[in-house]
Amino acid sequence: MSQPITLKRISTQLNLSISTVSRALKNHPDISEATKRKVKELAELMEYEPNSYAVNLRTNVSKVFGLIVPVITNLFYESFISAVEEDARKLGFTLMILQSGNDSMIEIDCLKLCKQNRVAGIFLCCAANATQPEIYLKYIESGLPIIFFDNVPDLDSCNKVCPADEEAATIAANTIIHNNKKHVLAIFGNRELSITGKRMAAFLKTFEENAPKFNPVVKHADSTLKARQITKDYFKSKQPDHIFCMSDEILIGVMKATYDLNLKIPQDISILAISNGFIPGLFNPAINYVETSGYKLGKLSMKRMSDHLNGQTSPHVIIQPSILVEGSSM
Amino acid sequence: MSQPITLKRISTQLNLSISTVSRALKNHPDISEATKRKVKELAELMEYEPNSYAVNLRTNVSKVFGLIVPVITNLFYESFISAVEEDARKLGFTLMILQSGNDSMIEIDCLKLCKQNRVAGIFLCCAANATQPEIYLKYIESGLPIIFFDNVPDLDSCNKVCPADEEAATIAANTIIHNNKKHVLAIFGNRELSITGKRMAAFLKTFEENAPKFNPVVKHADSTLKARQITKDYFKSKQPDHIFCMSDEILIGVMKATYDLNLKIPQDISILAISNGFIPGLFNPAINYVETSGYKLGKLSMKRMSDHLNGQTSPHVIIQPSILVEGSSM
DNA sequence: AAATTTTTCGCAAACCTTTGCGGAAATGTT
DNA sequence: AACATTTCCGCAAAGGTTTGCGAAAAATTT
Repeated sequence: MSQPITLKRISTQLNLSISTVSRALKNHPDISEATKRKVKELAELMEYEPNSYAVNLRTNVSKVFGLIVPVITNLFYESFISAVEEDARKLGFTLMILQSGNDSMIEIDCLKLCKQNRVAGIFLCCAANATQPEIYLKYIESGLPIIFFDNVPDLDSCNKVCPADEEAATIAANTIIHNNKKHVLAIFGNRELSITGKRMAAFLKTFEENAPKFNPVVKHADSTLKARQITKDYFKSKQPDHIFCMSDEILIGVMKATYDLNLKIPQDISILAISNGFIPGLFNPAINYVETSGYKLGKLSMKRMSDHLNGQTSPHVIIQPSILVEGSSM
Repeated sequence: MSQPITLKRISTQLNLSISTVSRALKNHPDISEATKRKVKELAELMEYEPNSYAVNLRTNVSKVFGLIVPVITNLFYESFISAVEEDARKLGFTLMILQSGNDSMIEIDCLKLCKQNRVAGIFLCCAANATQPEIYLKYIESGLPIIFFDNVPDLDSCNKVCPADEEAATIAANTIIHNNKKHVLAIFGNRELSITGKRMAAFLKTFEENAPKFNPVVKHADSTLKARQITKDYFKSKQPDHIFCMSDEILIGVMKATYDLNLKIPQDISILAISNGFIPGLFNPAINYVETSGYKLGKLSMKRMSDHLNGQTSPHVIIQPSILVEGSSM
């Protein structure tokens, strides 16, 4: 294990001062072209890599973003992360990824870890049982930018990047209405999630306004298993003609229930979901869905972050529009 | 944006020296209980967080692991990452996640980023078109431990944690043989991947040894789309009674082909895959698969990493055994 | 040739923490 | 009371980098 390559090693080897070497490597105008060349050549040869800890300590600017999601094993978050990572690396940034497990206590630990590591900014999708959102303010006020995404806190004056939850739910509801599905079982996720609230409100409002007599039946499921069970139970006494699924998780549970119940899609039951897009395509027939793309959301979030870092610090709320993707399930 | 909380701020406030405060916070025996209490109380109150950059610079030990995968949007890697993150956080470590996009050039960039950030160790799943594995040796020799996982380089004397690729393929082959499937279409992944080679060799060897007359037909697909097309093309002239899928990616393509061809499973065609476990359960009937768990592999890899960091530096090759999970597709 | 400007580089402090060593104060021993 | 021991704490250096400032050397102008 050889000695680490530092500016000092290069400088002594060339009979220069450390500061000259440092400046030469950054193309500082004070340094002559000749020495710049010499320094850069040797640095290249010795495979010099600046010690980021020293750099950060000195300059107090970090090249790391924190990214906190409830869980990583989720197609939506995955694609979000994927998008952010792509762009971050292009900017010379690197990602510190943490999962809160949907536990606000762990989420706080994650935030601490981010602060401790002096990250340049945080991408945060809040845990479901999020506590007082005031905690976030402390970080923001201390100068640590947070871009909230997907499940965002109920705070004004902060940066949020969200799928168009209301729009998606409205599109879904209108699609169902236009298809004249009168007996709808609508399964939403965890009630504590801000997304659930937003989507449900818009969904029901659309029905009230455009089809007041349809009266969709609302259920909540916070897991695939739960969604499967709810669906099966519901069919014991009722015969809905449509099931709406708020998420991939729920869609999967519902699909398994249709297997159990031996239902033909769309003859026996039609189905519509809100999804990132991967899962609906796995089924036969492919499921119709309103797209909320994690990838696009990631790109938008990263854009917002870099804008913020470039001085546009006033809070923005960005909405990623939704589109309807046709399968053959309706 | 207030002043950052440093040891100095605490020390001046308490009329102590910086070193005393530092030691008090770490329970150094030289410090009296009384002052320890005072210091800790104030530190708590002021929400002191040690500057990890300064700590690292001074101690030269990092609390960050690098983790490089081809892509993050892959159920196997996801669950791997999830497992590693869980355990890493428990050890006070944090994860720097990078994706190489299966491009060895980007992979080198990622490695550089890791080195630059002075990570404590790297978890690396090599890109498909991996170049000379000697590059890795340079890092290892410089004292940066690398735990290779899943797609590992052809190097002796390095730490590898792999699914039991041969075993999984052997189990798969034997299962197919025992079910007396004589006309097998076996679709494998990218030929350049070490996994592909290993799985294919073991698969074919098992057939040769246990059923020399079966002669499975081997195809390669490096995408879902390709697998779908290959399957459909094959059915134009042949009528296999079984399809073996080396990966989730391929399984999905094959399933879509069965939709296109309107094949009943298992009556018209039986199917067996090697998988992480999530995807096979989405279909109806559920697909039989040989499990190679990313989650378990992650746990093993993390274990290996911490053992290594604790001094067990001799190279290990760890194999994660495979098990057969029954669905209803055979 | 002297004076001025420009080019090129080095000194030293700063970022925050850790830690070996030494010293003062308190306590214990003859 | 003189000494030895223990307890408690501070000094200062080190880790690698950046950067303001000053100074020597070179180039240019008088």
